[in-house]
Amino acid sequence: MAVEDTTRRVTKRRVRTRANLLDAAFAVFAAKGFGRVSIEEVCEAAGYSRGAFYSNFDSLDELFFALYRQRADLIAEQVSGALAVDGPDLDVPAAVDRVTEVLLLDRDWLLVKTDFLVHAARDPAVAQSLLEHRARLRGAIADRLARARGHTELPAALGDIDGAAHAVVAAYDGVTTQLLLDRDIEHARVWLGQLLTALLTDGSDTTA
Amino acid sequence: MAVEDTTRRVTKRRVRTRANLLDAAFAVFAAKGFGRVSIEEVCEAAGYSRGAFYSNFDSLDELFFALYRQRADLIAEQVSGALAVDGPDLDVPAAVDRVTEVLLLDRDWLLVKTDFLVHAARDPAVAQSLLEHRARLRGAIADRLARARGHTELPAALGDIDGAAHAVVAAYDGVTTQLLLDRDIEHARVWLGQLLTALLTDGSDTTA
DNA sequence: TGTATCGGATACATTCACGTATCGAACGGA
DNA sequence: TCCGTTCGATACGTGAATGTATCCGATACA
Repeated sequence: MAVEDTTRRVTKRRVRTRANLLDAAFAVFAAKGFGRVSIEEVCEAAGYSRGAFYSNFDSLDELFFALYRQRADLIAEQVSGALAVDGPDLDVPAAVDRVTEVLLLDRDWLLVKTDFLVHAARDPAVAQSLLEHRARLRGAIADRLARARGHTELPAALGDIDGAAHAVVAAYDGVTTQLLLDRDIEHARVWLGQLLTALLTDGSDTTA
Repeated sequence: MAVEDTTRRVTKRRVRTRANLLDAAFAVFAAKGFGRVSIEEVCEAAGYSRGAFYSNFDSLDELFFALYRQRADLIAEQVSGALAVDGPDLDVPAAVDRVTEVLLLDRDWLLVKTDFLVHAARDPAVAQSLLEHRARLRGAIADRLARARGHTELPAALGDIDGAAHAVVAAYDGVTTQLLLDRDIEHARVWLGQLLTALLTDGSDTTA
């Protein structure tokens, strides 16, 4: 942490600049990739000098982590919201559409997220944190699926509900990978829909 | 390119050092990530000085691209081989096992591959090249699936065979993402198996 | 074996990013 | 409004990585 934990006055100005730095960093990271960004670039994009940076963060890594955490929490909220919309029962394709809207729409976020993935893959501590975040998301999905049972009938040979949630996340990750390359959002959406229906329904009912 | 195309003698020594540089680069990139590696580090790992590097490559980017191309071609060969093993008919789970062996075993490769993905995601030219490589792999899978029809019956609501091949790749990508984080290869393998059987067979026959 | 060419090492200058120390201005509480 | 604290800007020194130019040993070919 950049501050010692003896309580200190936290100025409004401080939170503002911190937020500005984070926002600017998001844009810069998305554009150039974490590995190719200097502290100065972030500061310049935010309209501050390096002094401001070092007053708020200790390193680019720390900023990157804070940035990811901030955005990931936001996304998680939105996903939970999208999953919670319709009542106790559900309309699977509609829910998928809403979630897709949140998860696939922002290319910049996909880029930063993937950067963070490769970063985490080499740092066990970061990986742990990311795994926990993914577990939370999976939990939300599993809850949703549990409520859905009886409508779409149980999934296939994926094991229990948690296995199905795992599969949903995997499908999402897989589609994301392709989307990063071909930039075809529309195709990604319909395709994710197909994948999910293929995974979550047995062969009997075909929505296509 | 580092050499002008007027024909010049290509020494044995040259190809050797080039190969050594590529091998060393692979190890270094896997360990630290493309974004955090300097030219000097690669040279040091290979046992050369920077002069050797600049004699063979123009930039780290060029080396990275050459490295990816080399390894990707190798992998593609191995996958094709694994898919071609048993006769015109097939044993799907066995084929999956063999392919999994090739694709999930080498964590270093997964790391470099993901680095390359984020790199490609920001450079349309590189993305194009990567897309073509993926299309080739998908083609091999589609061929295989075509030969398989009649045994496992056709896939689910994924559309045609090519759609199914897409799905296979997506499943692989999704599993890879999780594997990068939890490093649990065994789990990844059984899980990929489950995903693929869930995707490629209709609900009726459960191999589990 | 001789020789012209090639490959890689070394040395150099330069640029760039970093982290720190210091200073002035903004801020918040009285 | 005044004063102590905090925030961010500026200036500085430093180390690292880069690209180039030059030199010497290795290599291929006659």
